Amino acid sequence: MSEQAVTAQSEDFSRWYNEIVYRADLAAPSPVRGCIIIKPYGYEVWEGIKAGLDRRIKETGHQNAYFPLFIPESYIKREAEHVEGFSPELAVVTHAGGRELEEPLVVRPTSETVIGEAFSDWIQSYRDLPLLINQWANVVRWELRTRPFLRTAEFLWQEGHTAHASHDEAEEETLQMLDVYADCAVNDAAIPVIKGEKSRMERFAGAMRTYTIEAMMRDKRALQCGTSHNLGQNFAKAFDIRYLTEANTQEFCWTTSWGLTTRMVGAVVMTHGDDKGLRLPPKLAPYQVVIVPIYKRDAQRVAVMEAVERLREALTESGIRVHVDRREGQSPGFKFNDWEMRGVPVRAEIGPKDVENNNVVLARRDVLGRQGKQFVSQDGVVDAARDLLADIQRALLDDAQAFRDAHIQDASSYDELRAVVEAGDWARSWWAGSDADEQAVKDKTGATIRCFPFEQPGGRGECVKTGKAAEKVALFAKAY
RNA sequence: CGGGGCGUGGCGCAGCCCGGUAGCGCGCACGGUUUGGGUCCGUGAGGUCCCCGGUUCGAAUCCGGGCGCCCCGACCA
Repeated sequence: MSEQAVTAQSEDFSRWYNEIVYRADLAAPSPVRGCIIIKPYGYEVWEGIKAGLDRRIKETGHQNAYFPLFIPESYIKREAEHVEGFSPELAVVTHAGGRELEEPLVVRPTSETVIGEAFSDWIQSYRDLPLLINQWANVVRWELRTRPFLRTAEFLWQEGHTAHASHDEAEEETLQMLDVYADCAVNDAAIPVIKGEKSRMERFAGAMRTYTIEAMMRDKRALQCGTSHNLGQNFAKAFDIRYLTEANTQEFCWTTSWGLTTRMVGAVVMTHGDDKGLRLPPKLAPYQVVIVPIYKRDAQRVAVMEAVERLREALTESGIRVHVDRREGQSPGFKFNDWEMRGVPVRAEIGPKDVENNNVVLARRDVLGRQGKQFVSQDGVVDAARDLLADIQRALLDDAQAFRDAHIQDASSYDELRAVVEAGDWARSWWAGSDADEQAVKDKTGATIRCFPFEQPGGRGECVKTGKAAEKVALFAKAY
């Protein structure tokens, strides 16, 4: 008997998270500080997210392209706020080919600058607009404090960059892509998110407006899962992205950018995971069903494996991702725990008794123990599995949403806000404060404005900090 | 960059105070046993004890210096 249980979430969430990431085989430590090796199982989760998002990006009229990893240092400096925002975390190449470079090359932290430069060439006339480009890439930001998936020195993402003829068109695009992100989060990752606008302080470096989808993790901390920026004409002016109007006048374009990262994998872990390990939403699970064969003697083995193989084929043919656990050395009990750790939504058990009765046991990951098990006729397995998967997908979302809603509270005074945040919950409060006020709240409580949610109560209220008349409520929370 | 902690087989650790040339658990390999909720037994492989220097007949252990990592904050997707 070995000691194999993970640290409980309630005991030390951060330790729980780290253990799950490594033990569920999502990632491995890397030789470089702050980076991780994304292992096949973790990468497949990312590929699932990526596939769903890429499809939606294309459906909304964007095309994929690829821009260079290296950016001339001077580019970064062209947009004032952008430099200021990113300088501290840049990785810079000063030598190449055995010689010092004339101009250092920045390893991209994001690509507004290179892409902006390209756009200025590509766009001549209003007929070239809108220009809708996306790229899948890796970027590097030398963060001081890193965590697997949530914040790594190098991460994978998608960054969309678009140029438009008017502010309103750009704004529409920005909001459309936020909807796309929310759709991915909710319908693929089963993560309920709150759409909203970032405060000035939390805005992207160089953006006019930043929109976000915010999710609540199992420790009640907030995680920004994706952002969409209306860049106004800031980058167009810095990179001279202009177009000729129908009336033959020169105008600056209105640009947007939006990104979603491998952080989403961390969000899946922290939104759905429990003390037994991962709980993967069926739509993103590399294996949706794992079959664990059970047998004692060779004679049983043959019969059981025959049934297993039949089942595997039937499930695969119906489009379900199946894995058969053929490992010889491990007991069924060990395998049950192992696959629970790895979050496979449905486990199918087939033993001699099932072969005899033409049965199979289906166990759902989101309902542990006997309650989550059911006997199904082998002939009905495909339908049963399909129903179960759909149900689990829904249940995970409902579960996460109920959890989140139970931990957001209205706070109508500063004292209340502090109490709510101190209890770990999110506070919803009227806000009309300045940057300094926002900073003060952060210093005092550790909470930041996650966003001004699109869903507003309406009317006006009294700012929780300044007492001034406020038109919007903000969500305050401790964040990753 | 401030505050804590730690560097010993793949992983987690003990040994260090009181120097004598390395041990435990897990994992791994092989054999057997077991298999419907983390089987058990046996055999075996695997180590520059972070690095450099010093003290000593002898250093994982003592002394000096370096390096690295982790955790907690500030910066951030």
